[in-house]
Amino acid sequence: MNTNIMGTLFADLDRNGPIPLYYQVEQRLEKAILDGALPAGARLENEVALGERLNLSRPTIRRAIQDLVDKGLLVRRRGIGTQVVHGRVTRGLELTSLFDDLAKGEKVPTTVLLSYSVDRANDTVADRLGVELGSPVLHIKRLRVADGVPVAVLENWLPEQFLDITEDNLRELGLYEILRGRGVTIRVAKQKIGARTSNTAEAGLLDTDRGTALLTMERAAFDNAGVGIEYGSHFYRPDLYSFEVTLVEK
Amino acid sequence: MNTNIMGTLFADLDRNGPIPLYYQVEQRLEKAILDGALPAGARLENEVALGERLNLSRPTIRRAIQDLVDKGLLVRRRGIGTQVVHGRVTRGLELTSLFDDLAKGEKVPTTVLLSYSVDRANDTVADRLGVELGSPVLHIKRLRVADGVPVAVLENWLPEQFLDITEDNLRELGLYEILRGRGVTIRVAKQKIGARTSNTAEAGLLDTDRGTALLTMERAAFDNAGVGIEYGSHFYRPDLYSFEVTLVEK
DNA sequence: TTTGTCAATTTGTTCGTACAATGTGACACC
DNA sequence: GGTGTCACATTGTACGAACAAATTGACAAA
Repeated sequence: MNTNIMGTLFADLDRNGPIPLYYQVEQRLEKAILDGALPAGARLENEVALGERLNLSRPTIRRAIQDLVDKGLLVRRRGIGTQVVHGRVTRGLELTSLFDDLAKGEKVPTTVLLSYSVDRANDTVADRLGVELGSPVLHIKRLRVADGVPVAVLENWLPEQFLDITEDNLRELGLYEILRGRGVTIRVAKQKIGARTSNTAEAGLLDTDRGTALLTMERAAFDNAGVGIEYGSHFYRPDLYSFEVTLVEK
Repeated sequence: MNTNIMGTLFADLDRNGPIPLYYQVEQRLEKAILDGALPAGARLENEVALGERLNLSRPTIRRAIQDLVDKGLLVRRRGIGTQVVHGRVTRGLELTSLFDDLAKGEKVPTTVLLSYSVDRANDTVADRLGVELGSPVLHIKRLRVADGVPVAVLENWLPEQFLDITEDNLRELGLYEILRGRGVTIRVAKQKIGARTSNTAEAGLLDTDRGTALLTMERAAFDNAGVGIEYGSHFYRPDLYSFEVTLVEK
């Protein structure tokens, strides 16, 4: 049944390169699921057999499968086996920014820089970023436009080490893209999603009427070492944007 | 430094009981972090030493630590060690319901059952739950009240196997509590969070004015086998409720 | 002073193995 | 026919071991 698929799927594993074996298996499996080669409900071979076929140990196979279970792509049951989840596979809310999201959706994102300054951290910013009260922080406010329509207003604060990000940078690239380009990897982010009613200024920016609903998001992001990277307070036009999350019970 | 804390922390591991050792370690660590016994930035002992002290193998220790890393409570770096994340530890959006959230927050949640009927699945419901179009589904609509104030309106559809859930059940308990009581475990849930403006009927239910902002959430939940358990379309008073999510990059 | 190298520390990856727990299905028994 | 039991398949937990890769700090060399 799946034997053919599986056989060709793992023809060439790079056993000497720097990419972990479990990760190579994981990515091939994920691709097969997303492409539909492994349709919803398909049963995978059992772990030991799979290991023998690929010449990998069971722990390695398990690691690959476990990661996909954590992502919500696979489901396993003791005594039964491992299956591809039923239900449409939508990629959940990941550590990306609105800029990335829009680019993926084949819209053309542009940015208007509304303000750019170096401020001193107030209570909220100092608390969220974990920096000293009054320390210098980069404070920016941007209007995000997709296909000519204003979608969101993004206000962000970044700690001292990012003061050299220029206005031109911000006009060209998304914030997260700039950070990635500097080798910064964000590891943990805490978001709070809510809603409120817009005032006149906010409605003006988004080209809507005062008093309409806004979708709001606050986020604090941290790197590997737990150091605060970015704090943002954003609001979105709810008819043009929403958040999708996939939750997996461990 | 931490030696004392760690020493007392793992005094009594149940090595014969049904609870996995890695899970016992994990829970004790999590509690220590949440209680503040292990403050933000604290360094844990290295994995081997910890293993020797607790008389556990390194894989077991690693599993416990890894789970907490996945939850966003710990951060590790090769060559450095493992630390408790900086920044306030807020429990993220988990697979719980509004009822649970309110109960945890020491509010008194009550429910008004607005409607209760067995319908035939329409396009949306059939698609989200993965059932046949026109098959019988339980359709309920509830008003959730906390401390006497209306917080949310919850509309849900459940597949055929749950038609025997009674109106009395729903008045007493949260939906997820009922499901747990029946041995149903939800494994994967897909949520979409947005906002919109309320109409007169909706505003009336939530005791606000027409035209104010609503926070909305749509959710489809699946069990271990990937079978659809529940589809819900909810809206919340945004001044009383918001969603918190902790994202962890893998 | 700066740079390069090396050792020590710590987590990351991978192997191998054993037994436990759970769900399925077949078979014997009443 | 119904029912309980047993073997089988499969994932879950736990152990032990070895080497790889990244970070830090000390020390030597330019």
